[in-house]
Amino acid sequence: MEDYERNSNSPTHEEDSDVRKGPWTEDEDAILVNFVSIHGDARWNHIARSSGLKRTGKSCRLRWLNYLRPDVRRGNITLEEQFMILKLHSLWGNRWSKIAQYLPGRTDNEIKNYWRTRVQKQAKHLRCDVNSNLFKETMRNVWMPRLVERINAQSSPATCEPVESMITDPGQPIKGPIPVEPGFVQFNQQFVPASELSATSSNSPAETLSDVQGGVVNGSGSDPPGQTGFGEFNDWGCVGGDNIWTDEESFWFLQDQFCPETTSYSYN
DNA sequence: AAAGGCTGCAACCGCTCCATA
DNA sequence: TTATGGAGCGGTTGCAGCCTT
Repeated sequence: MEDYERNSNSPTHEEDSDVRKGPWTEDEDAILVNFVSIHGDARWNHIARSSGLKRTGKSCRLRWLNYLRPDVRRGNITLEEQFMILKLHSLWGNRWSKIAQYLPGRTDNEIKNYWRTRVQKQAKHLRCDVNSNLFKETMRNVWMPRLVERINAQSSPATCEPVESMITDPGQPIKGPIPVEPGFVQFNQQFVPASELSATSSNSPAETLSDVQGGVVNGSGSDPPGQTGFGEFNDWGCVGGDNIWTDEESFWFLQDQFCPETTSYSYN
């Protein structure tokens, strides 16, 4: 793709081109923040021209929305936010901006990055496509219940409500019912397309799924090889907002659940 | 300690949608 | 109705910092 300007802080390079690219400097940030505070965050091409920044309007807008905006929330993705991302993505797919509306302070870019770096990594470990039915079912029936369990486990009664009641008006803190779009129905506390639900009624997949879900949620499933007390996790990736499970945990557990014939244990 | 690999994030690009003239 | 410009979106990539060997 494009090559960022070398030594982008260098005045010489700034003079080489009318448009600056690459990382923003503190001075540029200050100019943009100051200009937007006075003139508002609209007409980005005008802002880009009038502010004296040698940036495109698009670049200014992106910098403002993803970084400089006062209500932007930085830091690790919480368990609740992970849950919401999985849930809303199951409803809407890669509609990052729409998903972001239900995660106050989070940007579409941040959510997109989270999905690509964390969730897609899990799919890669499973050697399946992130859009495959297998992966979607894994999310719905394994990871999300697991997240709910962990959210409820970490919550004190005084400070937390049941995760099922989370969310949401766009721009508001997580609260209220999950929005349900036409064509979706609630199934096992998850919203799934009605067509998908009916499709699962044949060939007894529900039995498999309930086995998986019951195994995780109810703690009656088998531990990964070499692991005892699979339901107990260290804090790696817990509140810090990394993976739902560690890579190894998810890989071996799901491999065992869905592809037992291909599992060859070397877990140690 | 050094080198190479990996990961996460910031930022860009191309495309589409929408409003306006 | 069409042309144009701005805004927004999703996909992609470069790079800094961390990790592993």
